Amino acid sequence: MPETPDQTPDFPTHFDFATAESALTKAWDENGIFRARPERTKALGGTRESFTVLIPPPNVTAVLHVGHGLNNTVQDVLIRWRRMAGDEALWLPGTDHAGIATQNVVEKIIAKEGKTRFDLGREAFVKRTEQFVEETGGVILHQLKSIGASADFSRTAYTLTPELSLAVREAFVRLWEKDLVYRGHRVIHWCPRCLTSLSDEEAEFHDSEGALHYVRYALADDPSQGITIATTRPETILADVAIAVHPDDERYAALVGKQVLLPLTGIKMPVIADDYVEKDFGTGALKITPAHDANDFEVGKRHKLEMPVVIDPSGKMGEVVNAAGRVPAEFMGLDRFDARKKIVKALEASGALVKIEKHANSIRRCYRCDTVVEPRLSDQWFVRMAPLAAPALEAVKDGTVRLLPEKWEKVYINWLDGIRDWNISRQLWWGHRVPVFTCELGHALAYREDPSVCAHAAGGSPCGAKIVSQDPDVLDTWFSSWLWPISTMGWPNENAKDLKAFFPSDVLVTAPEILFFWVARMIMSGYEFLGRAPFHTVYLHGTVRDMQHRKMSKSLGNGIDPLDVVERYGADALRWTLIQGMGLGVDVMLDPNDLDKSFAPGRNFATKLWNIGRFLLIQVGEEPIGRFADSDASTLRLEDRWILGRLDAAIAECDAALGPARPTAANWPENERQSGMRLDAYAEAARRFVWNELADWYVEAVKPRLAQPGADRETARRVLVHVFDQGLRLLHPIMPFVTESLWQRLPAQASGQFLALAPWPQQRAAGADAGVAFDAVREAIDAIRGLRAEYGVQPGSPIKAFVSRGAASSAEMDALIASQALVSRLARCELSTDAAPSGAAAHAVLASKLELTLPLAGMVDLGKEKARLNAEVENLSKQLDALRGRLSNEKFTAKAPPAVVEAERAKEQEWAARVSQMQQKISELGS
RNA sequence: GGGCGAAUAGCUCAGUUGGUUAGAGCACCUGCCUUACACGCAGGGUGUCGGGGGUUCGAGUCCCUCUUCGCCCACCA
Repeated sequence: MPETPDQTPDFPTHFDFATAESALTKAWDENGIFRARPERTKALGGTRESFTVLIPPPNVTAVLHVGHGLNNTVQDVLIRWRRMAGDEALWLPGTDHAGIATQNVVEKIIAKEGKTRFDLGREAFVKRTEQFVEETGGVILHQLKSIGASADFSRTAYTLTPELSLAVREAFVRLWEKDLVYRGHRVIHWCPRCLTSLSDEEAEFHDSEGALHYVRYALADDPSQGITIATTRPETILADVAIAVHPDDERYAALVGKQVLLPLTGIKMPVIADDYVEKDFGTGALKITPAHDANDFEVGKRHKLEMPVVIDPSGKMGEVVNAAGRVPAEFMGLDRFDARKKIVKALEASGALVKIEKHANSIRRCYRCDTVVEPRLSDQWFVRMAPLAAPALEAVKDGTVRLLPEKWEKVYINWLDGIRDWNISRQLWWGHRVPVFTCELGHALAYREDPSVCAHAAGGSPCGAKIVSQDPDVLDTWFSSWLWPISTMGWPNENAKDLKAFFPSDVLVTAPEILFFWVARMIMSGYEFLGRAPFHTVYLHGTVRDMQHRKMSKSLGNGIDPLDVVERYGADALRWTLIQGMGLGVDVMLDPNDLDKSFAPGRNFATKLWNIGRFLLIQVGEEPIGRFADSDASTLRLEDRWILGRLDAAIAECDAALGPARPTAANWPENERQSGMRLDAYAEAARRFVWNELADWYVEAVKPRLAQPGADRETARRVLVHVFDQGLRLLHPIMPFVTESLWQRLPAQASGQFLALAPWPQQRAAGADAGVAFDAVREAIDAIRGLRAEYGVQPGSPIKAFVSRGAASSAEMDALIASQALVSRLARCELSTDAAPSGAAAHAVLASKLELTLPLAGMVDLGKEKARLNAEVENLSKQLDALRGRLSNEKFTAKAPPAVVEAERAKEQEWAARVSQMQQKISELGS
């Protein structure tokens, strides 16, 4: 960095973000400006709309990664925007107890002590986990503060607090009472490592390269005959109870009803016919293993087959249930994958193995530990989803809830249409215990409070028998998450202030990965328990990826630590980079190996903004400044009116990009359904105003006025401070720290005021003078600069230009004349209204139809200039021909809208004029 | 297997109901320490809008088809 001789001591050239961030975080916190007050909402007699965002609760043991950074920055941008726009804004933070995940962490810790959870026992293990959460949990919420999150931390929620646990229990009992919870005996997904069942969503598909093993089963009464099946899981052969073929399959028709011998054990079993079998797959014959495959289970039920279990909960072979004599000693106790290898060998040795083929298939893995899930026959609690899904489906179809980007609506509808029941019980210890209690007589019921006697009412009078046990399972962690929008607001107390003031919430910001896990279920719970959707907009953002488009993850080592970025470049740089790079639902690409480059946009802009402020505040000085609103419009100069017009345009663009904060009707009207939430467009509109318009043009234009005391200086100061103030407001939701720091230094800023609470900018009334004639000045400067660069005119050397009005308006001509000094400074060009001298070395350019003629004798290569003009004439003539062809086409003039035809005609005039002008120049050059 | 989406500049993406010579940011190239900022200033577009066909006065935009890629779901033994 070059030396900067005139560093102002209290105004360095670079923003000291570290100091400012900690000071502002503290000041915002101490002044309670992120605290939402229910009594100020319309619902409770106040004047404000409520605007509520609920954090997707991170795992209580999580530490901040860049995905959280993105997710929470989006939420913060929205909440800061609405807070400034006058809503009573509530961003409700909190964490999730994360059943399996947290239990896994603690199990790992005690494993280092050589213990398992069973050594500790349930009570001690839960205590140990609570203690662990108390000591290390919630770190992520503190980390969120360092990226500027303006959440209301006084309301921090946690899914395992007594209040939220009450909601969980109430929800369970209500579903129980409506017979929407039931006990199911079926094959579910089982994680042999976590030792628990999983929901369909928690057992994730992964492609794998498997093998199809063709195994021959000999007929019992004639071993020379047999039937060959194909299986990917030869180890489950030990639990086979039948061979199934399709009823219409002629190849096997004669075998149906006969007995075959199970290889290795010689157990007899029947050949059955069932529609489920596909004739064309494999050999068309299928082994049936009801306890270890969900489909086989259904077949087994239909045919009333036995259901022997040969794999124990930890994935080891054994005669677990109904399986006496099924597992030969040599396989006993082997892990299922070791057993597979050995069994294949044994099959080969016995001659039963026909062949092995490669086979691509998908296997399910535990979403928490990646272990291959084992289908397992067991008893679990299920929620009937069809009745819950119906209103949630309707809500999206009728526009009560919109999903952005739109494509997810179709995915959502497709999933809900075929929804399956939800397994909510987990064989874990960490979580909400299933509130089902059983009495001595075996009556199992759900209770709101722990009972001492049975409430089962048989013939009118309660059973009254002693309660002997509570269901040992806990509930799926998502069973508390799905209540988040209502439980955090005080439900089941329907009179809770927060519930009245802030429910339903507004925008849910999350990743598409948990659309079914969480979002869809929240919509269901909203309808089920409060009769309405819990939010009207679901914003599904993209994923942060590396340069190879890989998701950032710990295991790949390609992650970016947001706190590292904050430390290096500041929170604003992090936030800006994420937001400006993020189209709606589009992934953000960052290079973890080059943070300098990745976060340059944010770092550069924060510094630029700081320097605009630095210059402006030093120039404007400390003296009091009049309110802009009190200004006399007649004192405004052209560039003042222009920048005010640009400000209006910027406000309009930002508002349009952000869109309506809420639907203007009960449902989203068609024209609003996909509007807004374009945060990158909003960022770009605000950036362009402050950088490319305010800094690049207005500040340059106003410099001389600031140096000369007088009324005009006051006007300039006033406008300058006003537009900068407004620009800071537009940028504050994305870059809260640098904007707040600068805003508080604005002259005559009352102390104790915060930009975070300053009103969102409003456009001036329609019809306000936008100073558009200034554009002619800018175009003239651009044109002259372009010419200078093109011909390599020495940067310092001044040139002269003769201006004539051409086809421009007199206002444009006046503007240019009045801005001579500016043109001279920025383009190093003296303007003259004298008639342009005719001569060879003159070059004409147009700016808003003003004609600028620059004599460039001695500065330009005439041959090059002539060639350039010729090329341009040729190009334009071609375009002109095409245009004339179109205009002479009767179909075009007849069918195209008149406005389009009119525009094309005007264009023709202009191009023709330009062509002839250039041709004249060419002939002059030639002479 | 079912559903959905994408293909536009070197990269990431805009491009509203078809209508100026297709845009932005980043990257890149050229020239500048013009005393707010070199994390800056000025200038520069580098494109058969994936291929082919069709509708239309007019197609990046609508239709068909092919190719490639991605996402969601699924009872792919």
